[in-house]
Amino acid sequence: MTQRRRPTIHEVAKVAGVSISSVSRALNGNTSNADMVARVNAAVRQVGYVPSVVAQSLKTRHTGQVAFAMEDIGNAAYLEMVRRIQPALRDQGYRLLLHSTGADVENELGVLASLSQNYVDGLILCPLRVTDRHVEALRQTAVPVVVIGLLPDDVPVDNVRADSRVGARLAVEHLAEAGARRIAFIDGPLDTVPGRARYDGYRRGLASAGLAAADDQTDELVRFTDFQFEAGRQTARELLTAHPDVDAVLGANDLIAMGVLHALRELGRDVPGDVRVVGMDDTPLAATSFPPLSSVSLGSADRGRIAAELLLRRLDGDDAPPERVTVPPSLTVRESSR
Amino acid sequence: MTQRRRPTIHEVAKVAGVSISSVSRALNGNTSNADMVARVNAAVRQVGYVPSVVAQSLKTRHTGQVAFAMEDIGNAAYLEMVRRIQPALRDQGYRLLLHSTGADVENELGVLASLSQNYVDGLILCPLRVTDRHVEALRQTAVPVVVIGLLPDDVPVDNVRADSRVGARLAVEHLAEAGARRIAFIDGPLDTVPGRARYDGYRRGLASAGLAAADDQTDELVRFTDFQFEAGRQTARELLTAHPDVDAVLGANDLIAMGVLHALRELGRDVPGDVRVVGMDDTPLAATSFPPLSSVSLGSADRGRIAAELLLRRLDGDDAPPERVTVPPSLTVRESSR
DNA sequence: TTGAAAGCGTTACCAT
DNA sequence: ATGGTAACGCTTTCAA
Repeated sequence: MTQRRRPTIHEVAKVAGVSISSVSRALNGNTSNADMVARVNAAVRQVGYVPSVVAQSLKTRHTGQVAFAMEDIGNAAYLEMVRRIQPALRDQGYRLLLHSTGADVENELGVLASLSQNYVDGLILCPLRVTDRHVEALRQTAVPVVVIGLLPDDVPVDNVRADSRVGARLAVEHLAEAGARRIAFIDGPLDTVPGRARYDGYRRGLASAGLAAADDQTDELVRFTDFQFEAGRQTARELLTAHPDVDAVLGANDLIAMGVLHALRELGRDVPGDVRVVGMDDTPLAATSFPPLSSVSLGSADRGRIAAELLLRRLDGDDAPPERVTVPPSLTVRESSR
Repeated sequence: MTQRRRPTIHEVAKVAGVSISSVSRALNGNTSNADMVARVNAAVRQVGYVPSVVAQSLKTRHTGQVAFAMEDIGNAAYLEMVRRIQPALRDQGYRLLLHSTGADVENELGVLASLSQNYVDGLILCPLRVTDRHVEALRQTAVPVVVIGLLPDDVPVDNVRADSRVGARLAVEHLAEAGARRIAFIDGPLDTVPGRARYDGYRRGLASAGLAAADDQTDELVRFTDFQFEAGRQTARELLTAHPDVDAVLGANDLIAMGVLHALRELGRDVPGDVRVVGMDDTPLAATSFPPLSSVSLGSADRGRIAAELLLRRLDGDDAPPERVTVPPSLTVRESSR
């Protein structure tokens, strides 16, 4: 297997009997007459020439690459994003680099710092949380960055966000309209951004439905646990045993809500007859569960698409002020809350 | 926002009062005395120098990048792979490029061809199917390739494969041992690679369990449909109505099996009391379904990990003959078949 | 329209 | 051990 070196523009030039500048021009569609283009193309085919993107990058100062960095691509929301981001970028000729930071803030900051190595033209970042060091790094990145997630107002970076507060509120109002009066909430950790936002949304929903005073802080029907299936199940079992009068449960994500469904089944309670259930994120789990799970979509696909569009605009040279786009949540009602 | 140019090795050299060659050597850990290293590092910090990976790539002829190409990252199996591939590569200093080919063979061949642009040092490819053009392209790629999936024996490329035939057989034997006698199979399209292999495995399983003659081709309990939830549900409903004596169903993937579970519930049949159900792929759906779904894992995570290891070995310069690794399937028994 | 030549930012060879 | 210099493969002035 003799590894022959790839032909360069010089080989093409020699075969075509022209200069390398002419080859470059002909290939890049710059001024050259039809005859020249034909000769160059013939030579290109003959020697099997393919331009080196590395050399092009060095010269042109852009790489044709964009990075997407998030905690873990296994997360359904990030997966939805990447499914939209990749085609959008590919259509514009960009390749996509994937960085899973693995819940490691240092890793995340490392990605930001590595940007000055100039291996990408831009970055879409989903930060775990935004520290001062993030802000500092974001202020002086070598390339355009779009952040998906919450971001302090004074950070001059394009920003796409969900509204999980409104999302949770939507779910509560829906449950109340359906007739629920004792609506429980199983949240993720309160010291996470989504945990906090969803908790606030839940409380607003209760207040707007007239089910709790706005200043009621008892939270007897609220539990905090991990955003996981087993955690949801255990917590739901405890909650439902302690409060048999609960007639609806909102899970802070679909995994928790799936746990709630299992707990209810184990306790012999009918869904939605005895207890209605709603989840959040609207993952594939929701449609195939039994009964199919109502869920609040936070628009991950849209957020991904919009982030890609914003970044492409920057890469196109747009230097308008940073944009802030909030994607509204939407509730898909399925049998679990009907 | 004045975009100042990044400092180059020349700035560092000037500040340190040494030559650029010395800077390069000091930074790359080549012969230089401690004093020199210290001066260079000081200068690097002072000017905020970060080497250009593009220039390095041009010079060293490798990019530090690897591509992973598959149909759609939304597919649970590919997702598992990428979750293993990415950290493995990152630990060795490689970045990961993602190519979703979107069920488009041309696109897939395009990726193979684009390899000669030399933007990556290697590729992990999950082909939809392997055509003659694939084989030809694979024979003369510019960089090492590892193929995950079936590959003709004479293609000199590292290859990692699942064994879904044995996987299906495993499931059938398990169901037979559990007492099932009328085991139905809802497969995907027979003209797909997995559809065919799983069908063969199903038949072998029946034969080895003594439930069918090896040459029995009646297939009255077999149906072919899409690898999707709704398809599985519809098909199962029809099948179970036509054959009420069916006491077990194997779904060719978890989505189909989820459809089967729903159909059984709609028909008022108990799982696993009346009918046992097993799926394939062992996706997250299986663990959270009700009842939890037994499923055959085809080792996607392992295949991803092994593919990454094989590729890294090649990138390390190993030129041993191509390897062929088959990852054995394994059955996770949950309540749906107990 | 074409060709010559100067970089892009590195690494590595060759003297010193 | 260090410095000068020639590549790496391309794009883009600048003259002709």
